[in-house]
Amino acid sequence: MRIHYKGSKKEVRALNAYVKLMRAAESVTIRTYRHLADVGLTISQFGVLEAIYHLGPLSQRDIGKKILRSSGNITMVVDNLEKRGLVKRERCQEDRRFLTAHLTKDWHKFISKIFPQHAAVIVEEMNALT
Amino acid sequence: MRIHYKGSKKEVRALNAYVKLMRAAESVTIRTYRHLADVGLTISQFGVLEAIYHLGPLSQRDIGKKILRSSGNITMVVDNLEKRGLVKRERCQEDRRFLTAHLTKDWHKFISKIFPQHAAVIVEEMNALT
DNA sequence: TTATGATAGTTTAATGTTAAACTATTTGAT
DNA sequence: ATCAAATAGTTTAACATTAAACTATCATAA
Repeated sequence: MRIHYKGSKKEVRALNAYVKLMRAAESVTIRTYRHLADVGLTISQFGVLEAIYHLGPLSQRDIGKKILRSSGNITMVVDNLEKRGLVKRERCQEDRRFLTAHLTKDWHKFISKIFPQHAAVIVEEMNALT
Repeated sequence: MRIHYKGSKKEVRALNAYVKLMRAAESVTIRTYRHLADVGLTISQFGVLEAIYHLGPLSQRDIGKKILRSSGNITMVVDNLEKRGLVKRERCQEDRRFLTAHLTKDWHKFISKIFPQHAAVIVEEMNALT
């Protein structure tokens, strides 16, 4: 998005940097999104899976902090993952306010194949940028 | 989002750059979103307004190209802007497939005040990044 | 112990987002 | 002139996203 702002050189530079930053991020996002869509995942779903794959079972609160989303949003995304059987929720016994989400065994293997592919797509995209 | 990918130095560098790029973009997006929310606009709505403010009446197709969104999405965003009276649609007479969206007079002045503020928020954010 | 406040998660309303199927219109080939 | 393909926009289904209001649980201070 262009801004057409008349300001000092410093401001113009900041706005140009902004446009480039956003365009680069958007371009990379769109392509990684396409790859994930091919394997039936959204970016948010992948983010949740990535977190609990590498860090083990996490509370929804911690997942939200990890992928920078609201608690209501995490509820929705984990709901959808649970519906499809990729993830299971368990009430934490020490503090019953928490729900911990963990990968189901059947999907763990599948996910472990997706990650390197995803990384490869990103590497390719980043190299294309420079 | 971390990737935890074991690869060559070049790959690791690309993935680190990716993480930084996405985090920077996300951080800036969240703050500009907050500023726009204060004036009752979403980022997409602002994108549409920005386009037709600077370029004059545009077809939805051209708006979509400008802000990199699908045609169905533009229909929705322009719908919401039209409901609130910020924008009007007109059927193009030369080619009746097209709809051109233009800013209503009442809102033109308001929008012209928002833009510099928005630019200022972005400049501030970009400076904070460096 | 009990009341108050903090925290985790859910729900709701509004908006955004896409792909895919659809309608309306135009263009172009035969 | 007619019919097929292309194009602009809409609709639908599914998912994402937030803020705000809500429930349930826990901690703590009086």
